[in-house]
Formats: sequence, structure tokens, C-alpha cells
Amino acid sequence: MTTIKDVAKEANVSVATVSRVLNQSGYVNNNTKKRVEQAIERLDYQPNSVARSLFKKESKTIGFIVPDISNPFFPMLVRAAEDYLNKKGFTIILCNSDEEIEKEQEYLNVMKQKYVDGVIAVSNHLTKEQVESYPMPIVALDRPIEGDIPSFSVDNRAGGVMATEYLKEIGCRKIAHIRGPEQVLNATERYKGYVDVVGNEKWFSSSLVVHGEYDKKIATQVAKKLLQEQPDIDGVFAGNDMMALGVLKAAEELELHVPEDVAVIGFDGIDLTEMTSPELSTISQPLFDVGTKAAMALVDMIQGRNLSETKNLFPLTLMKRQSTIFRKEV
Amino acid sequence: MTTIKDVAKEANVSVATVSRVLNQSGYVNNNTKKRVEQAIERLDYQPNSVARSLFKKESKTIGFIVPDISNPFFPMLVRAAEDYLNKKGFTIILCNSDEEIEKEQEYLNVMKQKYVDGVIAVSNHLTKEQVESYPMPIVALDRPIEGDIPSFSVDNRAGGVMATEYLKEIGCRKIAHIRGPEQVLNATERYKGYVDVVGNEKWFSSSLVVHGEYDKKIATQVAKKLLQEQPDIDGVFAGNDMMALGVLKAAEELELHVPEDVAVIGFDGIDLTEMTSPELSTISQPLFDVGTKAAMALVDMIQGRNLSETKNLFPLTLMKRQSTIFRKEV
DNA sequence: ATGAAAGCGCTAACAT
DNA sequence: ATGTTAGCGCTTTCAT
Repeated sequence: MTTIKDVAKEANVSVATVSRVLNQSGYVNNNTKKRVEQAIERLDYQPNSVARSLFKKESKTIGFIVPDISNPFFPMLVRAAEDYLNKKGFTIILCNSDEEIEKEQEYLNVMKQKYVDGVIAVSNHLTKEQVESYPMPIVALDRPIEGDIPSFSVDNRAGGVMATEYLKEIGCRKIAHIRGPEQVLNATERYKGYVDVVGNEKWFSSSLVVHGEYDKKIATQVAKKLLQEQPDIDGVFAGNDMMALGVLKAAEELELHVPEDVAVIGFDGIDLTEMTSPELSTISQPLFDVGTKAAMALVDMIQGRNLSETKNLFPLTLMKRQSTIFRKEV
Repeated sequence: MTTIKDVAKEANVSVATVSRVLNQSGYVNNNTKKRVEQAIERLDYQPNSVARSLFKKESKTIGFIVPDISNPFFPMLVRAAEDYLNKKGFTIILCNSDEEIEKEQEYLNVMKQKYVDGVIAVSNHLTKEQVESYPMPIVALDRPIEGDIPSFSVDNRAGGVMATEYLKEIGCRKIAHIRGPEQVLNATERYKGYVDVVGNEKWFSSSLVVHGEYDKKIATQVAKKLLQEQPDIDGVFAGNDMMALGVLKAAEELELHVPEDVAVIGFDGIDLTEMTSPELSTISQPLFDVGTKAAMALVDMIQGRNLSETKNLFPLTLMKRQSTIFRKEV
């Protein structure tokens, strides 16, 4: 591999001069500049980023921690961020945490040693203290962190309200909720939104809320049980789209028609929701936008700019699709 | 950040000694070793990987080039590789190429400068020469590269045969094929497998093959047109699962029943295929295994070991699901 | 068994 | 406008 020294020799200048033209810093005569550029060309020289990182204490890479990239909710977020970051000259390190606190810590540690310039994290465990003591900026995605750590997410409670109200609106008279994991804040918020709307209904009962763990298979099981035990349930708000798919499957197995017998709505708006039959109604997050904005903010922080907002809430959209849309006409 | 120097001072030894205990290399007295370890503990010292990389010309990171992580085919591959690599102390840089040759080159370049230790690539453009002249080992995923570049994929042609024969077996008498992009080798192989089986049928005609570009929307359109123009088509082999979903949608829009009116089978076996209704029959690839094995091989190469195989073909499994399974009884 | 010192490739004072 | 040099934090000869 050719180094800056080789180029200097080839162009008959010092390494400092080469570095200057490389970084467009300081003065350098136009002719020498040309000589250097030609030398670079001839030798096909490419600066060594590791050496540069060592000196500058930055690496032009950022870390992205997700629970599991094979969960359909995350790829779009990552893709969006990568798109922007790549344009800005950054490369991204992908970390799958499985929501395990130890893995997250380990990744953060390793990345610190690699001089990552910042990290984007989807995590429930990250604390204010931890983020603040981390040498590089961190922004939170999907799940906000206490304090004024920048975060990019949606108003999950409002989304829960939106979904549940919609079910009421289309005529559902007994609405169940398949909620996400206890430890996941947004799951609890969505649940709260549901309760906000139906908590005072005469038919409401805590038996209408079951745990689906954001998992399709589990949701299928619990939904099946629920729909069997309470056949008068005519609407289900699932805490995320995967679980909504589980409900669809449960309904199918029970030979219930969606939406005629039971209307189903999910949350997140992943691509999958358009691919099922019936297509799934959902509270849609602008995932690409969320990912992009988080990346933009992180770059701003890296470059020392101040953020105008720390808590960024993105708009939710009610997508009325087949799993609810015909309900009105029943 | 505390450095090796700080530790040396704290332990009253030279940096060389600290380095020795860090790397468990060379001789070091048991007592001094203990002193150093205590100093490391006290100062909470963590070696700087960038400095180490500069010297060792390795970074403990590997690059992973995929066309688009938001395409459901890829996350599992990446996840599998990351799992293994993380265990081995590597971190992964994710690159979205969009199948664009320029982006691939750019990523390879950037990663070279970052001293990545190797790369896993899903690419149609990579040539033998390019891979051989690259300073770090590269393995190919999903799409083999000419020469003896290690690759990890499936026998797509055999899979095409398998899918098509299965459709014949269950009684389909006019089978169409929605093929993937012309430039993608595996798409052509799958197409060939289809022709192998039905090319000599009296009903066969090139009009039964249409281009779906591995895209659900496009597949929906072309499938709809095809099924309208040739209503006697009673079986469709889609070149991948996304397009098979498109076919499902097309059938629905035409009010055709799957599998009664037309049987549908896909290819790849992504998770999505179990979530649709009807569930989608498919030729399933062992994606997790493919990703893992590719990562294992890459690590072997990085560590200078010889691979026993360069062309690794993984077994395909015919998944009989609702989109074909009842066909027999018709 | 331990230390001194060179060097990985680059950047940024500081000189000239 | 250009060159000299120290130093980023580490590893590894080479001495001792």
C-alpha cells in the first residue's frame, strides 16, 4: 500500500505538503499542488483512514444498535440512517443487542475503543448517566431516554388512542388489546392509549388485555384463546404489526372473518402490512423519516452544532385498510 | 481517556510490559503481571483499537455489502453473520449498494482504507480480478463469482426445477413463471430450472414467462395481465417470495382463488411467507446457515486457514403450504 | 524478565 | 509557500 511518504517522494515535496493538498488546508502553490495531485494519481494513493483516525480521534463511522435487524421493524430505520450517513462520509457499524443490556454495553465499549463518532441506539436500558458519560454523542431511536438526550420517536399513547378510537368509530363494541412487553416503554404507552379510550366503557375489563410480547407466534396463541373465551370481541388493537398478523392468523384458525367478525388494527406501518390479505390497517410511523432525522441530528451533534429539539415526535398516520375498512358497512 | 502510558506509570513498569500482559505475549513475571492488571483495573483502562489497528494493519471489523437491508431477504443473512462474527470479536460495517456498481466500489475502497479484515458481499458486479486484487479476503453470498472465490449459495436451477415439478405434480397443466431481473444470475438460473421442466410441454410458450424484477408491485402488475390474457394458467412459479406475494395480490384482484384456481409458489423462504393468507409455498433457503457459514469461512481466511470448499451449495427445501397444498384435491 | 526505542501513516504546530 | 518534527497509542524488535 502506498503511503503519504511515497507520494511526497514522487512529487518531490514533504509529507506536510501532501497532507495540505489532501486536506485542502494551509497554503500550497498551485504548481506544487498539481504535482502532488499527479503523483497521487500515478501511485493511485489513498490515504489511510486508520492513521488519520488515530490522530484526529474520530473515525467517520457511527454505531447503530438495534435489538434485531431481522425484526422487520428495524431495517428501514437502518437503511434511512445509512443513506444519509453514507452521503456525509460516514460508515455504519451494525449491532444486534437482542435487548440484552450486556450486549449493548459491550458494543458501546468496543465502539468507544474504535473511536466511533457517535451512536444511534434503539434501547430500553440506556440511562441518562450512561449516555452523558459516553465520550461520543448518542441519540435514541424509537424509545426515548430520560433527560435531554435527543430522541426520535412517536407519541405512542396518542397512537394507541387513535387506533382504539377508530375501532370504536367503525362500530366495534368490545375491543381487546394485545400489548407488547412490559419492559418496553412504547408498548406500555400504546396500552395506556387504549385504556384512555375504553377504560370507562361498561364492557371494559382487564381480561381484554393480553400479552403478545411483540411476537407473532405468541400473539397468535393469546389472541386465539382470547377470541374463543370472549366471542363477542369484535375489534382488536394489536400493539404492533407483527402481533396484528398473529391476530389475523388466530382469526383464520377460528374461522372468524376479518373485518366482518372482528376488526384488526396494528401499529408501526411496516411494509408487511400491505402484503397480507386482508391488508392490515395500522398506525403508521414515518420510519424512513425517523431514521433520517436521527442521523441528521447525530451528524449535527458530531459537528458541534446545537440541536433545536431534543425530543422529536413524529406524526402518526392512521392507515385504513381491509382489516377494518369494511366494518362500517356491516 | 487513559492510555497504556498511564497504566505503565501507575504500575511502575514500561509500556512494553503492559503491552505484554495485554497481549499475553512474551515473558512477564507473575507479580508484575498482577501489578499491571491491578493498574488496569484501577484506571479502568481499555486499549485503543485504532492505535492497535494502525500497527497491526487489521481492525477486527468486516464489511457486509448487501443490495438493500430493507429488502426482507437480507436481514437474516446479516444477522446470522453478525452473530458469529461478534462472538469472534469482529464488528460489522453494513453497506447498502442498491446493486450499483459505483457504490460497491466506493464501499470497498473506503473499507480498504479502514483496514477491514475481510468482506462478505452480495453482488453481481464483483469480478474475479477485483476480488483477487483486493488486499483483504472477500466471500460471495447468494451470488457466486467466477473463479475460485469462495461463495455461499444454493443451486438455483435445481430449485427452479423443484418448484416447477412440484406444480406439475399437484396437477397444474399450464404453469407460468415470473422471473427476476435479467442481470441477476440466480434469477436466470431459476428461470432455466423452470424451462428444464416445462420447455417441452405442448402448452409451453415464451409468453408464459414475464419479468417481475424481484419486485412485488411490478409482479402484481405483470401477473395480473398474464392471468387475464391466459386464464387457463393454473400454476405460477415466482422467482422469489416478494413476487409470489405480488401474484397472490393479482389473483385476489382478479377474484381468482389460490390455490383452487391457480397455485402459487415462491422462492427463498423468507419469514413473510408464513404470514400471508394463504400461506405461501416456497423453495426455502437455509438463510441463517448460509450467513453463518459465510462468516465462518471468512474468519478462516482471515486467520490464514485454508478452506476445504470454495463453492458452497446449500440444500433447498420445498415448503408445501396453503398456496399449493390443497391443489391435489381439486 | 523488563525497558528503550523505532515505527505504523497521518496531521498540525512551528520554523523557515 | 514549504519543510521539519513531534506525537496520536500501540506493538515489537533489540538490548540488557
